[in-house]
Formats: sequence, structure tokens, C-alpha cells
Amino acid sequence: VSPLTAAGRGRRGEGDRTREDIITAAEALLVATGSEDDVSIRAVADRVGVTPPSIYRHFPDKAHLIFEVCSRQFDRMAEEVLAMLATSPDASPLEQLAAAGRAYARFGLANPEHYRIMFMGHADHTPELYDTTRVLESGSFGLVVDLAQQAIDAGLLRPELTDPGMVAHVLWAAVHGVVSLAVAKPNLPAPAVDDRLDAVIDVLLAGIGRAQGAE
Amino acid sequence: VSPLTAAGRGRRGEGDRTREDIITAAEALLVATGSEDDVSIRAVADRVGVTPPSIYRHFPDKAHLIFEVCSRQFDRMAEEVLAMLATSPDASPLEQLAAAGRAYARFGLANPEHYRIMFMGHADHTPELYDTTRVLESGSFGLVVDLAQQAIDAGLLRPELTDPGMVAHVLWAAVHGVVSLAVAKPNLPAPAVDDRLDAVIDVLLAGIGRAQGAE
DNA sequence: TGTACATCAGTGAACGCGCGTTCACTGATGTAC
DNA sequence: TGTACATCAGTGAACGCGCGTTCACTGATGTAC
Repeated sequence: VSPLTAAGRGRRGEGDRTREDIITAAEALLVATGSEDDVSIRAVADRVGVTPPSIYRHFPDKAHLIFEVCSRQFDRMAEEVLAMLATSPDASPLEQLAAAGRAYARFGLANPEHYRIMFMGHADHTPELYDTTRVLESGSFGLVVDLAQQAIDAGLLRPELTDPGMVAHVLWAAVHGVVSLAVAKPNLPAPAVDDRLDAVIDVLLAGIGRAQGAE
Repeated sequence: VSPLTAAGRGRRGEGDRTREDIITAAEALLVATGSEDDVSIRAVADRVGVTPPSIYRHFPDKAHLIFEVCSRQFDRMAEEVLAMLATSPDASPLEQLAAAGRAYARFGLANPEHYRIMFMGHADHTPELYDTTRVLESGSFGLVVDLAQQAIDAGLLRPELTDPGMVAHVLWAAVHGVVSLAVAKPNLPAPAVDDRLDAVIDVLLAGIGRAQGAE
């Protein structure tokens, strides 16, 4: 798996391969150790089978490496949410919102350390890199806003709810709450996280939806 | 403010005072730097006006010091939530749940770094200290369960909601979502956090409450 | 077709840093006789 | 009432550690003449 020749020297043109190896190693390390702090340049280099300074041929510094790892994760998350929605294109906006929330949560629960860095980390730690707007422009959020707008247009929501952005933020915050709590406190004496997620989504749908009366 | 004599030696019996100073300094540092990592033994000692080794007269290691800081914060949070509820003892359970949620959120938003450590930190970082059950036995949560039970007994909730623990977890997760998102991403391009909180609480109440029909 | 050369991806050693923690100690304090 | 002594809360120096990063370098590769 080493991109090196027997002599230990890299061959010209193989820089991109090594770069990929570095990102892969950093990601694996992040998942394995469960902490951004443990993903050291030295550890990454070790895992790639290369010396630490060679990392700097590919990334200006550690922050950019970590960013690259997370950046890809953002994209992957957006892809997954979109893929999930593509499977039921003609469901009602409310059902699609629920599906998007579930896909989002599944991703976060399956990649807790990525989720931690993406959504639970210090904003100051990496200014202007994977901060704020990045989160919102990752595609998934705009989609939720669109779905909220569709739901409003279809008269599916309580009449007080007129701002699709606010509806999207409410849903995002609540689902994020379930995920982030599960990520931070995996051993909480509580019902299974899937059940909690279902319950939260039920309550949210009931809370934003127009009351159906007795049925 | 120094507990030391002119000679720089501590006087017998003043150990407790210094211990308090250490905790206060650690807490101030936590708030000032905004990161647990920056609360080093050296920095705390500096702030107290004492040398690093003397910290170890009062705490076995750093983890115990940080724990002490957070432990007090848990207690303070529970006090604040309880105090808030005491101001309107005869409100309906639903109103009280909303008030508890608001008090909880206000505390978290006012003490973001404490909140981060208490509810957003790594579970492994401090095993068995301020983890898991500690969160739930902090008093506030049991209270929310009680209120949920009262709401159920009073027939205020949707009939599907029979488990007060689950209701409490749903409410907690959703409110936590707003707080933790605001703590992690304070500069998010989004409506003001107070408005988001209000919106989430509105949706939650509408979502758990028995539909009132048209009014 | 052969050779000089620029390039490129690595190496190995070292830098300075701040950290948690340990060690042997000191000197003021209160107490027992 | 005076003095020896245990206690207690500090000090100052140092430990080993792992970190991000920099430096001067090497040697295989592909290319231009």
C-alpha cells in the first residue's frame, strides 16, 4: 500500500496519491482515536508510512489537513441526504422533511467524530475554514428551507409559521439536539437514540403541522 | 487578594481559602479563554498568584480540578431552573415545562464554556466524573419528568405520549439542540437565538399538546 | 541515442514550546510539654 | 511562661513528553538538447 519505491523515495507524479493517503489516514485516525487532538502530524505520517515533514509537501499546516477531511465529510453528508430524498421524490413535503432529518441524524450518528468537529467544535479553532456559513451552504440546509416553503405553500403547516427559514432552523436545531447529545453522551441512561429520534421527529411534525383534528 | 503572607508562605488553616481561589481562577480562566485546554495548571497557578506545584496540595490532578468547577456549575444550573419554576408555582405543567426549558437555555447561553464541557465534551475525557448520570441526576431532569407526568395526568398531552421519561428526553434534546448550536456556532447566519428558542418551544408545546382544535 | 539537469517527493535531525507532574525543600504556624 | 516539635502550605527546579514546524539534504525521475 505504500506509494514509495524500495528505496523509500517517492516517484514523480505520485504526489497526488500520497496526498490522498494522507487524507485517508487522517480520517481513519480521527475515527479511531475519536479526538481531533489525537490526530497529530506525526501520527498521520506514521500511518501513511512517511516522515512528518513530508506532510508539508501536501498541506501548508495541520489546520488545512483537518479542514480537508471535514470538507469532504460535509459534501458526503449533503450527498447522503440528497440521495435519501431522491428515493421518494413524490412524498409530501412533511414526509420529506422527516426523511431528511432521519438521513441527517443517521449520518451524524454513524460518523460521530466528524459530526463533533463539524457541528460541536469551537468556532475559534478554525476560523473561516469549516465554520458557520459552510454549514448552511452545504446543500442540505437550503433543501430543508425549500421543503419548508413547499409545506407552507401546500397549506400543511400551522398558519403562524410563515418563515421557511425559521421552520428549517427549528427542525435542524431539534434533530441536531438528538444527535449531538448522543455523540457527547453515548452512555446516557435513556431510551435508544433511534427511539428518541423518532419521538422528536414525531413531535416536530405534530408541532409544525396544521392540526388534523380528531381522526 | 492574595492569601499569602508577605513572606509568600501560606498560613495554617488558609488552605481552604486558597482552594476556593484556585477554583475561582480556573473558572474565570475557562470563561476567559473559552477552552478547557487553555486552563492549564500553570495558568491557574499564575492567576491565583501561586506556583504550579501548590495546586497539588488541593487537587490530586487537573481532571479533579476541572470536575470541581463543572460540578458546581451543574448545581448552579439546577438551582436556576428550580428558582425559575418557584416563581410561578401554579402555572400549568405545559407552561412550567416551557419555563424550565427557557431557564435551562438561558443558563447555557450565559455560560457557554461551562455548557460545552458539561454537555458537549468528550465522554472519554473524564470518565465517571461529570459524565452521563451526573447530567440526569442534577435535579433539573427529574423535575422535567415530573412535569411531563403531571401533564399526562392532567390530560394535556397527546394520548400517544404515555412515557414521561421519553417526553422529557424529547424536550431536553430539542432545547439542547438550540443551545449547543448557538454555543458551537455563535456566528451562524440565522435568526437571533432567542427567537429560535421561542420557535422551538412553541413547536414542542404544539407537538406534545393535545390538539385544541380551531379557536 | 546518450547525457546534463531541473524537478519533485521524500528523509533525518533538530528547534522551541507548553504541558502535567514530581521532587526535595523551607519557613511560618499552632501545639504539647 | 518558654521552648521543642509536628504540621501545613507553600517554593524552585527539574523530569519527560509530544507537539507543530523548519532546515538542509538526497536520490529517483522525467525531460531537453
